[in-house]
Amino acid sequence: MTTNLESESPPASRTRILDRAAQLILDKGFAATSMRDIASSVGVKAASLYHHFASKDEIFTAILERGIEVMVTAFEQVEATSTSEAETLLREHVRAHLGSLFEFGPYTAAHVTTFHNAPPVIYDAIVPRRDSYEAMWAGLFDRLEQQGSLNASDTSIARLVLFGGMNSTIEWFDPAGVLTLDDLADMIVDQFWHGVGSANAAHSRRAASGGAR
Amino acid sequence: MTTNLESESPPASRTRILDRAAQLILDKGFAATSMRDIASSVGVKAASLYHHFASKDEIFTAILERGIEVMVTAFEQVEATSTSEAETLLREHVRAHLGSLFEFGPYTAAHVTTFHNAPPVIYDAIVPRRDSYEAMWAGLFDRLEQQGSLNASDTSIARLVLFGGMNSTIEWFDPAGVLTLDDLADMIVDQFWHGVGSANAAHSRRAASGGAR
DNA sequence: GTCTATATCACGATAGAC
DNA sequence: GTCTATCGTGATATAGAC
Repeated sequence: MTTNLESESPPASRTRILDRAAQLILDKGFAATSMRDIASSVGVKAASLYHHFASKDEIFTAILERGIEVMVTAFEQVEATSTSEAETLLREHVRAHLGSLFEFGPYTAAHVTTFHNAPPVIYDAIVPRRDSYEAMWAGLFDRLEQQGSLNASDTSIARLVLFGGMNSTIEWFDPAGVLTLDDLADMIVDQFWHGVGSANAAHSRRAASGGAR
Repeated sequence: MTTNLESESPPASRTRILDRAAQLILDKGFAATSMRDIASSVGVKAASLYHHFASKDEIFTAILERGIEVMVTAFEQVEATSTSEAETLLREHVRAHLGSLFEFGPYTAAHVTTFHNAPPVIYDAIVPRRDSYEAMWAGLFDRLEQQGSLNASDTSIARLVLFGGMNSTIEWFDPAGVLTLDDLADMIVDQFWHGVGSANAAHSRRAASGGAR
C-alpha cells in the first residue's frame, strides 16, 4: 500500500457522512435531524457537509437508495446460491432481509422506519426502486405458488403481512441478545409456513391433503 | 335540545384540533408538522391553538394517548363479549385492532407510525401506557398457550411478529377497496394460525397429532 | 476540504387588543 | 376564543478566506 493516511480519523467522506446521518435519521426521524446534528456526529461544521452533498434532501435520498441497494443485493445473493426446496429458499430470503436490517449499517433500517412520511419529492423519487425490490419478492412468491408450495388465499397480502412482521423486528429485536438472527429467521418462517395455532384446536376450513403439522 | 349552535362549523374544540393534527402527523410525521399547519387545517391562526393546548408536545402526547385508548377500548370490548374458542377469539381481537387502525380516526395509525421516534420526553411519558396494552395481548397469548391452543416456540416473538404484520397494514391496505377489514382479519389470522406453506412441501418438523390442513 | 460569518426564513411560543 | 404583532431561536444554505 502506498499510503496509510486514510486509516485513522478519515476526512469526511460521503460514506462516513451517510453512515452517521442514517443512524441519526433512524433514531430521530428525518425532519428532526438537522445538518448541525449530522455534522457534529461526523466531527465537522455544518457548512462542510455542503462540499459533499448539495442539500439535506440529497443526503436523505442517498440513504434511502442505499437502503434498497442493500436489500436488493442480499436478495440477489440468495437467488444466486439457492437450493430449490421452497421452505428453505424462503428461510434464506427472510434471513437475508433480516441481515439487511441489522448487519449492514443503519441504511435499510432507516429506510424502513422513515420512508413512509418522507417529503413528497423524495418519496416519489424512491418509489420506483422500492417497487422493484417488492417485485422481486412478488416474483418469488409467484414461483412458490405455481410450484404448489404456497397456499395463501391472496399471496400479495400474505407477502405484505410477512414483510410487516420482518420489518417490525427493528423495533424490538436485539441481535446481541440470546437469540441470533438465524434463530429469528427460523421462528418467522416457521410461523409463516406452518402457523402457530394448535392442530387440535383447529380442524377447520381446509381439511385437505392428509398432511403435516 | 336547548341550543343547536354547535352543529355547524364548530369552534376549535380540543377534539377537532386533535383530529386534524393526528391526520397531519400521520402523513408527515411529528417534527415536520408545524403549529401553523395544524391551525390552517382547523381554520384558525396558530396562536389560537395555545388557548386549547399549552404546547405542540402536549398535542402530540394527547394524540398518542388517545391512540392507545382506542386500542385498549377495542380490546376490552372483545374480552367482554368473547366466546371461548381460541381461533375465533384471536380473530375478533385482530379485527378489533385493525378497526382501531382504520375506523376510529387517525389516532391509532399516527401512534403506530410515529411513536418510535418521538422526542424522548414524549416517548418516556407514553411507554407505560403502551406497555399496558402490550400486556393485554401478552396475557391473551399466555392463556391461549396454557389452553394448548398456541404452538409457538416463543409466544412473545410470535405476538410481536403478528403485531408487525397487523400494524403494517396502514401502509398498504385500503379499506375502501374490494377487501373488507373482516376479510383482512381473516387472512391475517389464517396465516398466523395455519400457515400458508403447502402441507405437501412441508411434512417436516412437527408431524404430530394427525390433524388438519 | 474545512472553516467563520452571515443571509434568509420558518418555527414555537407569548402579549395584549377585541 | 380568536386575532395581529412580534420575540427569540434554530433551521437550511451560501460566500469567501484559508
